[in-house]
Amino acid sequence: MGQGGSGTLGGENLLFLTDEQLRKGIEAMFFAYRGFTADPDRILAEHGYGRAHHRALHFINRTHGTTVNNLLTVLGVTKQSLNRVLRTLIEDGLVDSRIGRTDRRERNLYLTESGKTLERKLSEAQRDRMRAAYRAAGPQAVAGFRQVLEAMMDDEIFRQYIALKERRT
Amino acid sequence: MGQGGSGTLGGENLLFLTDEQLRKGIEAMFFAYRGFTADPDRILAEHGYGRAHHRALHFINRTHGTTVNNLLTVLGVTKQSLNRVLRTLIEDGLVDSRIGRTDRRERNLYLTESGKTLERKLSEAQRDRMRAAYRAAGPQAVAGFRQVLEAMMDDEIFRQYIALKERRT
DNA sequence: ATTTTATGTCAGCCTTGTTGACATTCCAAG
DNA sequence: CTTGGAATGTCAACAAGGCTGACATAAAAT
Repeated sequence: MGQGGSGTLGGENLLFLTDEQLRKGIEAMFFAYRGFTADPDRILAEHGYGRAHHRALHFINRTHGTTVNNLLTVLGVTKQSLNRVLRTLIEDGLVDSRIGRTDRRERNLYLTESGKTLERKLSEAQRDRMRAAYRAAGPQAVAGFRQVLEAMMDDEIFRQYIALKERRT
Repeated sequence: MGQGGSGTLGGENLLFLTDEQLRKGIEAMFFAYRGFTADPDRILAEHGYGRAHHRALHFINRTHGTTVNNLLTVLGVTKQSLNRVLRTLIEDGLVDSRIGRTDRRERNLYLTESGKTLERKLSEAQRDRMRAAYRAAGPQAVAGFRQVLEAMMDDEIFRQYIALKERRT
């Protein structure tokens, strides 16, 4: 079924953006995202958590000491929704919430040791899958993969995320 | 762009699979998927539907006359979950469910005219986003994108999907 | 002193996953 | 032919995790 292979894709590009090509891309995205989340989902289920907990753990780990508000922006959910998840993580001792030093209204969020342990377990599972895909596809394909994904993001959200990383060293 | 691939992987690619690279890929996947679903989500919300309805419409359109069971396999949800979505689509006159001719236990699913209309509206929005990303990244990047996604899918699920398409001409 | 901001919480709704129970239909073994 | 099991699909009830709205508190900003 392959459309001639990547060679054909180089030159003439009238076929390149057919609805059929785009549909294949859309379906690939759907199936790949499912594969992408499958392994962490299994681990999370063992602990009684869901994807929402994974996202929180990931970004708290990624940006130590981030505030609730920052997390809301990155995750794109309401505070009520995030709060529910965050509360269970704090209660279970995976996340530490400390009152801000400069602004005492803020809460700075940190992973505890057991929080780091779970985060590592989850991200290792996900990295393993990603690594296997990267290996199978090769470095040039990976570069293309990243380019397309970045073009597909909601620009505003992405810019906010970048700004966030820069603000806190 | 011959992904002469595995050859290059041997050599200059120790940096290529660092945890940092993989983490960036993981986050790109997260943000991109959100962008990928954002436009259809808005349209669906106007109609009082969710993503599950979109998925059902997409695959019914893709494989006219498919059965509930086939759809379950492709979508990877329980029949009860799919049934709820399917019921509303049938009630609203977007999907037509006909008793199977050869096996009367089965239901063959078809989009009605208004079902096709909504499906087209949704997929156009999604294709627009995908097309923009493809244009921005270029054909070589797209080839890589597809390669990585395909390597990332759950093999079993994907194989079932392919088998499905072949079974019904 | 007053207003605004950051956070947390309660209540209630919706979508979409889950499991369990059940009806219908088909098919194969007796 | 009948009967019991397997396949298919429907209905009911529950849980996770989105959402909105209302409100409380503490701290910062004006």
